[in-house]
Amino acid sequence: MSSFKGSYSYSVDSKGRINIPAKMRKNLSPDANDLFIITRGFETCLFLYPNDEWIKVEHSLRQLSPADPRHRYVTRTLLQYATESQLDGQFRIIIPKELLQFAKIENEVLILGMLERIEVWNPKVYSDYMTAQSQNESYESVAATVFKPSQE
Amino acid sequence: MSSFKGSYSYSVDSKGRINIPAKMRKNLSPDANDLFIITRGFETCLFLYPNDEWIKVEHSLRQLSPADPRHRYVTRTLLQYATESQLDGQFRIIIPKELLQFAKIENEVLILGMLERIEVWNPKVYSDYMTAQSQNESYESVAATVFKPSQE
DNA sequence: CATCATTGTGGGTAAAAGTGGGGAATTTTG
DNA sequence: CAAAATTCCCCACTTTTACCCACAATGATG
Repeated sequence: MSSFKGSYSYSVDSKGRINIPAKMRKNLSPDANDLFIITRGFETCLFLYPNDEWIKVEHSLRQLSPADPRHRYVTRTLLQYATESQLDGQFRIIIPKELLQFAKIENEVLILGMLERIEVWNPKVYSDYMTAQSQNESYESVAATVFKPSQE
Repeated sequence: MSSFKGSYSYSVDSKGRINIPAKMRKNLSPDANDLFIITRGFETCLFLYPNDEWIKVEHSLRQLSPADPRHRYVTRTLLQYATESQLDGQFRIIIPKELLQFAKIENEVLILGMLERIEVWNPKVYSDYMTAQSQNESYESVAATVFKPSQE
């Protein structure tokens, strides 16, 4: 099980390649086979799953019935953005143009560790997001309601 | 087990041939023997099953009762339009005119990975479908039902 | 502090992928 | 049985991708 953490500023080169930070590489399971699945995330960022973690997402999609119209919509919505990408010899992945455009990414990215997944943001978009969130409600007060005692 | 994903824009040539995206080819089981079964899908698209996955569809059809009129109707509809097609040397399949007409496909197609099957759409039909569906349920609310905390 | 390994970044090139079309082989049709 | 049409199997061209190599900057080591 992965446990990505931290934030890193990295560059995107002209071929759409992004380096995976060395500290995150050390968190990769051998089961991932250096294969990532990149997809659209929440807000305006990209989710990056190592293959072994993506399989869990896929498992919940496989529970859906192909005969149910709403289930078909869910599967299509989720899978249409998903792309596989293999680490190259320099531990970089290629992110397709469409996904870069969606996340408004140009030359610089912010890479965030989020336990089972990695998030990739346009740094400006991320700081705007953080500013907006903290103006609604302080980090402390959100945390107070999020971390509730378990119900058992 | 296949796990097709992603969406790809490809062209249909004058002979009705469509290329199978390289990333999807890599997901093909050797058991498929480069043989596909194409049939009518739901929502005006075509379903494309590699042979090994089609066998599972057939298996579930065999579970249906020949004595039930509604079962017979479903089985006939699915099988009536099913066609086999072998990959050519350039990894393309030929789609019969009748199926292209059914899906309103002309020069361009959208190819969607849907885990065990591949869907082929007229791009316009797909974007209309997505627009209509997303009025009811946005990407984020769909994604929220799939990206759930792990059950431990 | 000098040396060496690792990391992040850039770019060139051979291979693969996507697309189009010719012509032989096969089937269909009058 | 010959003509027409269709299918299949190649070949060819352009674009994209994968796989190298290179190098400066950083960090680790004795």
